[in-house]
Amino acid sequence: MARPKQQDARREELLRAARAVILRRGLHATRVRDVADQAGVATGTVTYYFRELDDLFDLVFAEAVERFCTLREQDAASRPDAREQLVSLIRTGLPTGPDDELCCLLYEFSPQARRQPTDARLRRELYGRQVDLYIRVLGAGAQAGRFTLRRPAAEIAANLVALEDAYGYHVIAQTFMTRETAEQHLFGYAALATGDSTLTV
Amino acid sequence: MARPKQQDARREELLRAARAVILRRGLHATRVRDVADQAGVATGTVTYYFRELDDLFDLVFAEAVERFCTLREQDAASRPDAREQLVSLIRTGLPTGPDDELCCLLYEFSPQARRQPTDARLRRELYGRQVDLYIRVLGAGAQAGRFTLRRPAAEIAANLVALEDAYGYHVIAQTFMTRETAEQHLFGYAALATGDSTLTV
Amino acid sequence: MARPKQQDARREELLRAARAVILRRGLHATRVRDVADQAGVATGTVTYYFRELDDLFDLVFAEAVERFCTLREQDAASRPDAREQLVSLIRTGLPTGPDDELCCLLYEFSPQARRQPTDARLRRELYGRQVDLYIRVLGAGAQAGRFTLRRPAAEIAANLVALEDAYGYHVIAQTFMTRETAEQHLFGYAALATGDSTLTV
Amino acid sequence: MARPKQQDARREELLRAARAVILRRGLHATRVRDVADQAGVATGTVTYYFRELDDLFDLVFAEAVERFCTLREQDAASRPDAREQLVSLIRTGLPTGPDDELCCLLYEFSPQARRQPTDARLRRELYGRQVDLYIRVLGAGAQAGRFTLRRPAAEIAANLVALEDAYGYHVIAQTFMTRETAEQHLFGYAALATGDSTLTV
DNA sequence: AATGAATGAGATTTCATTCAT
DNA sequence: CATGAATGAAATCTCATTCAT
Repeated sequence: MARPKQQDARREELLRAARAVILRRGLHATRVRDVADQAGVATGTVTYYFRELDDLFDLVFAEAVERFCTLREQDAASRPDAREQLVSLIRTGLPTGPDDELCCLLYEFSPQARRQPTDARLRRELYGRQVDLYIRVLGAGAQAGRFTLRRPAAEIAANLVALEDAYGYHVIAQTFMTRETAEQHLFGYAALATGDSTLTV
Repeated sequence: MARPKQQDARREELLRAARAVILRRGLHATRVRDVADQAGVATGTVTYYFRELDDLFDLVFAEAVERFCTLREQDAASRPDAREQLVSLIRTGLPTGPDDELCCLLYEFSPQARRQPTDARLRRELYGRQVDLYIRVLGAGAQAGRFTLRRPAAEIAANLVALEDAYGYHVIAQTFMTRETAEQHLFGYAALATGDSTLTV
Repeated sequence: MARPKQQDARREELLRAARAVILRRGLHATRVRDVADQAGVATGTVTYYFRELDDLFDLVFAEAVERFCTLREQDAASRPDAREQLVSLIRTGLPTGPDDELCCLLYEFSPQARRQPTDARLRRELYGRQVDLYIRVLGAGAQAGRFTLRRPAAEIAANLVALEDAYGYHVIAQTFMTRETAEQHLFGYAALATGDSTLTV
Repeated sequence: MARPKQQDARREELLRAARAVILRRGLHATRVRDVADQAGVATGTVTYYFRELDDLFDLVFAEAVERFCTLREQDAASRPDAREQLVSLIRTGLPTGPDDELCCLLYEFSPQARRQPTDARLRRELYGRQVDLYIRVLGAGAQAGRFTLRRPAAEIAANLVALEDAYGYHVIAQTFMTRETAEQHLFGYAALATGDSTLTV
């Protein structure tokens, strides 16, 4: 009983270290040595736990996906009605700013998907769970008479997630848009698609 | 006068080679040797023309941005009216499929933006020119009485570009969505936002 | 009394494991980890029992030498007369084929002799015991009037062992000669040197 | 024309260096770094010329085989008659002593044959050329009436090469036999098999 | 007695860069 | 201009060995 726990703790530690290095240096510039230094262990230790560094990266990504989705699910669940839930989803879907660690992490892994099957799978999961969330909330709002959906729920949900994705990237890369503008645009679309004009920032 | 031309030709050649390698192996896995092999020259030659490999990459990216924007601008310009121009923009904005070379290239550079200033600038240009295109078309359509904009043109334009971006990524990475579905969703939004219900695939 | 027995059993186990790995991977490619895996114990256990891996290897070699010599001595001893004993020696002196485990093992250690004193000593013993065997049988055959030695017994014995050695190597490495041909050549020499023309395969 | 020569010179240089290190440290203990140090170049240079160190080793072995065979062929060819040629072959077939570099080199590669196809091929060549030499000399001697072969020439030749091999190993490894004794035994066999009793040391 | 997590020395591998030609 | 041989820094990989349990 004792050993496995200790091992898991060490794995957690390396995962934390990898996360920190990825955020600081970028996924592609992250070396075994960096992770080892960050965790305060020998490079051999990292190799001992993760024969392939990519296995560790997969774990970091999986954990980030899980955390991001759970956060949103829980925050939405804590809201009283569909409108509030939709507002919650839009708000938690965008990075708080260029330094939002969880979102930065997720973006580090985006470009991997084209070449790494594990990443593609996780990305699909990430996307799927978010679309499902939106679909559920849109359905509930329509049911309750609060929303009048102008387009199929699945389309609206997919579009909202896509907007989050694209704007999230701009917020983090500081290429075009601040979180505020992004939020306004998302609310604009939500209002239009649900017929609920009270949906504003 | 002769020499510069020859030099430019050689630079073009290396640029083409780099493009091919980036598509095949990914931006981060592209080495001087790969580019040299692809171009059929010595490694020293690559270094000779591009002291920093990143300078070559920047050129590849800049060229891709220019080509992508020009293509869309020209295709849109060749259409008779605002509706057709909007259709053109949506169609040329999405990758034809997972093998769309130009789009793949653009996506290879996306994740760089957060850390490389040159890439951030290019990405801003890429985004700006596309949003402008949409704004112009939306404005023209509204002017002509064809579109009844339900939201500010700038917001609609930004949203359309964002949807293209996000869906384009999914089409290329084959993570969630085919080009067909992506197109449907974009047309769905365009119809909603412009009040032109004839906007369908 | 109980402990030492248990310890000896464990040492036997490791010896068996080492033998298997050496045959499979070759002496130089045999690592502590391989032996541990093969024996189903932890790497620490191997080190615990054999501070130096070479000590284990020496044991494997010594055991192989002992087994090989004893086998031949016993098989020869079980024959009724000198001629039959000589036939036995020639037959047990060659590998049965490329997969003869005991012979393969002995050949793994051959090249060590030049650099490792322990191996040189064992090799000397291996050679000495075999030459002695032949000398005894040749002497007995001459005494009994069966053999008419054309050369000194020591020379004939040394030559027979040398031929076994060299041909054994070719049989195992499959470089030149099958066991059958090798046997013919040995019998040819034996017939010539002892004057006993009935010595054939 | 200049470049290839220079490259070949460098390859020769590395070959020489490898040879020296193999003799000093043994084939299995020879590292890229050792060869580089011995040649006075960077480790990268060795890798540049020989991606796989085994390729270099193969060359060293091939060159040794060639040199050994040529030496014997030439020395034998320089003798006036079959008897002198046979004497030459026996003499050049044994190491001059434990420090005979060429023979030491050949023995370093012996154990490889079981696992490395290239080495097996070279070893076959080495053996084949020597047996051929002996067969030719034995045939000439028989033809000339000098030898009366008591056994088939092919068998005698094979046995002589086998004796050389086995005794050569003992001379080098200093496990049992000096060169003098080995030579006596070989002459003893030669005298017996050819009926030429003048064949002595 | 036995373990196996953890180490870190030492080996290889990779590759941008230099430089004589 | 262009080359490509040669470099060596930097990264990874391998693995015997240590040591707390």
